[in-house]
Amino acid sequence: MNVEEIIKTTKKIPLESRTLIHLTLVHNQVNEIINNALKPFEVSLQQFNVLRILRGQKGRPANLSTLNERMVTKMSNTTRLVDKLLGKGYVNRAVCATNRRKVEIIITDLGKEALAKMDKAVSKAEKDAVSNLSQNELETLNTLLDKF
Amino acid sequence: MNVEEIIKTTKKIPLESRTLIHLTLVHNQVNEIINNALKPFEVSLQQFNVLRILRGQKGRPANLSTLNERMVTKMSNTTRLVDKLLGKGYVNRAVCATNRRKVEIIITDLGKEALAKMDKAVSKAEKDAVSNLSQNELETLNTLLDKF
DNA sequence: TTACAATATTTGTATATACAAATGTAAATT
DNA sequence: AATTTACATTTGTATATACAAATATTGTAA
Repeated sequence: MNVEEIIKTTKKIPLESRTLIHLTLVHNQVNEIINNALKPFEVSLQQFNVLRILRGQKGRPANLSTLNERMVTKMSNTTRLVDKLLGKGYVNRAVCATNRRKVEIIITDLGKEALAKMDKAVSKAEKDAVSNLSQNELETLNTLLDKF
Repeated sequence: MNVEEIIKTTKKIPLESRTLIHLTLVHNQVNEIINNALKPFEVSLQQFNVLRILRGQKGRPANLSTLNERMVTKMSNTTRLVDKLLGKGYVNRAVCATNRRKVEIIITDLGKEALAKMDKAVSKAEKDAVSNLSQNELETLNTLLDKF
């Protein structure tokens, strides 16, 4: 990826700015790859992540604030995200018996089946997205990202 | 930044996935910093970038496709983004005399003044965002991001 | 027990973005 | 010149997101 070529500039960009632009460009590229992988399943990346979190609960329900806490990109509106999954029959929603303020969300069998298919597509896409980096380079990248 | 802590998981995440999650988390964090810096000026990051591109034109007008080409995050709708800047008096828009399909956009003096202020705030925010990385580390990070 | 604060979620509203279709203009082909 | 194709932008529509306010429930303290 050539930053200057992509944004069509010949000017010298300060290292700090260039790094941040670079980060955005890579993020956009990765996102496009993952989104394309999810497109056939008609779920957004956020919805996919929520399904994965719910599966990780192994039967135990999750409430909205737990979901939000565990999401990679925190959202202000988990309610409406769950609405979408509900509409697809991928999750069930029920008021918590012991604390009626809470809402308990669990993944359905249909959701699990769909998720299994998505998983394959996404993990392939993830490998594609980083295919030009060696294990060592990935390790180094993680170490550098840790510093943020 | 600790990935596992942020998304509250104790599971071992595959290196490829972890890198991509990491990238998203860092991107989100950086974006928040820059957006906060721009908040007092009531422009989005996209609007700020368009203003910078226009200033870089040094008087020459830019049309919408040129703008879109040079933006860090390409948008499907540059028209409405420019509408916003027009509403703030930061740009002028006119139909191109030689090719009436094209629209010529230039930054106004008011736009330049506002941009000068934003620039200071943003470059401070950019330095903040990468303050934990040395010049050397930034170089290495750029090299690794180039591989995507 | 009433009043107040804290928690969890939902709803309203404004803005942003993605994608497709529509519009207007220019260039190329017959 | 008329028709087709390509180009540049705009508009419509659906969905996504950010943020604040509203609602409902629970816990706590006077």
